[in-house]
Amino acid sequence: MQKAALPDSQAMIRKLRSIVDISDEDEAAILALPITVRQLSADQDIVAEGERPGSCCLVIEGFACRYKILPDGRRQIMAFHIPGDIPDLQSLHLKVMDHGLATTTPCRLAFITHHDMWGLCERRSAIAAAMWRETLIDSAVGREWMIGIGRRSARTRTAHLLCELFVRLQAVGLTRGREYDLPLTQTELGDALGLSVVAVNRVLQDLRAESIITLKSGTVTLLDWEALGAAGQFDPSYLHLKRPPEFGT
Amino acid sequence: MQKAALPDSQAMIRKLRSIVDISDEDEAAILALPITVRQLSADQDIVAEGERPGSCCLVIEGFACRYKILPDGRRQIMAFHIPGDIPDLQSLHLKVMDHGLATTTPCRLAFITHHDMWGLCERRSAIAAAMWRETLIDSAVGREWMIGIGRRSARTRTAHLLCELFVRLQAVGLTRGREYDLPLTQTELGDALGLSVVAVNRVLQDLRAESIITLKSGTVTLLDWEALGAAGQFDPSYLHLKRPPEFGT
DNA sequence: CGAAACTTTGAAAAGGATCAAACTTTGTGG
DNA sequence: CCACAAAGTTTGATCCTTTTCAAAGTTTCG
Repeated sequence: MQKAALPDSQAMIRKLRSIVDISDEDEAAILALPITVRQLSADQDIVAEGERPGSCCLVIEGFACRYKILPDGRRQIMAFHIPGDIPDLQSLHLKVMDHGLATTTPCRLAFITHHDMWGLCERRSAIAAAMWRETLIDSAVGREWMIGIGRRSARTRTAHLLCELFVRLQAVGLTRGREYDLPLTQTELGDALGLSVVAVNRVLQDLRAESIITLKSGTVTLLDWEALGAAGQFDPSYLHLKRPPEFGT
Repeated sequence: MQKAALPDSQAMIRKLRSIVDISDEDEAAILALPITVRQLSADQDIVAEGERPGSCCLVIEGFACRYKILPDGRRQIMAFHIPGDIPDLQSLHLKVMDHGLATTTPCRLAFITHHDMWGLCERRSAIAAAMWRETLIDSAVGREWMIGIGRRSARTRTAHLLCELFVRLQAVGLTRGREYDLPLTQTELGDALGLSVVAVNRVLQDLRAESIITLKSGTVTLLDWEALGAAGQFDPSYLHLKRPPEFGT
């Protein structure tokens, strides 16, 4: 157990600031939380379905995902989590995990015990509200994915996801201009989009051929934001950000 | 504005009790809430996408749904809400609705202002926790739908939904043995399942032909719970009920 | 009783899934 | 730093579940 190194809890603060106003006292209370930092390699379970975790985990660095395995072995990824997210905040209220949480890339994670989390929420109701709000935004993102999977074409869904990740990463300062790291294989994208690898691959080919994006060795560049947004029917309001996303020229 | 008639707020209490323990003081606090009861006919918007509601609504009687309309006019239903549910509890934290809420059948709804809701949550932290928990279960249900839409066949999804509704309705006492009212058209089921009406119709035909269910004039009977659960790969744990569902013989 | 809303059926088309195999990139150990 | 194996991407061809379109039955309800 160690005290938060500044750059570590900083991630959570930056994230919370992107969705809600945080006072200095609240910030101090967060920084004072005892956390345990753990480094995991890629494709490790953070919490498995059926477990009863005793702490919540904050993603400091890396990508994680929420998933469920079907009886036939196929997988559905239900969310991607980026630095600043607390993917299992829900375990504070729902004791048994109804899905798994895993790293997608090597990750640095900060664990905060439920006990400390409860204490923080009681002492600082603004933080409790912010966290509740965070879980609600998480659902909103899930609903948007549901619409995509249920009603949008392979192309539209894929474009939508690329837009969403750009905006979310930008909100926590992880984009470079119109470019960002997308450390996901096409199989993982497919599992998230409800598509086969082949389908994902073909859509990406098309988007590249139309000079809408560039994607190689894990880096995406949005060459034509307008076109990508249109292709993905993307409207960021469901992300409930405090300030609208920006797209430099 | 009127005081809660007993049978009205009772719905919320029964629902909360099904997912969490409620003390007598908590119950009294809920019953003391000022509510406005409104009766809506079928297919009316309760709140539209883009609105900023000033109150939350509790479903007392009838079915409601959460939906979004796509640019091409198609609709995706993202949740069904039954008596006891508070479908827009999230508006307490997310000011602008990112989706619409509509009645599916005639509904009797109780509106509680955000102001009163906040007051209740502040005075009674157990209720605040129960409500947060309720929104989390709502997300869990959404995730399960996502899995269905993304990875399960038309047949499996449909069967899953029939199981889910049975269990949820049973938890609030709205089933009669292995039978319940399903006041939804096949088009609505399709919009929820991400299927065309035709596909829904064919699945229902099959389930009937195999004597797994009976469905006519809005009443479903689960003739063979085992078979339906298997067909739908149904495991109720994601509903996080306090007590497991029961299936009489 | 009749119109409107639903359900049902048939036939054809399409979007993706699946299968298989070649090609590239990445990361590791020698 | 190279060589290789493993992982990931790409391409082609075929199959299949669902969608779409169309039209005929049925209910429901005013």
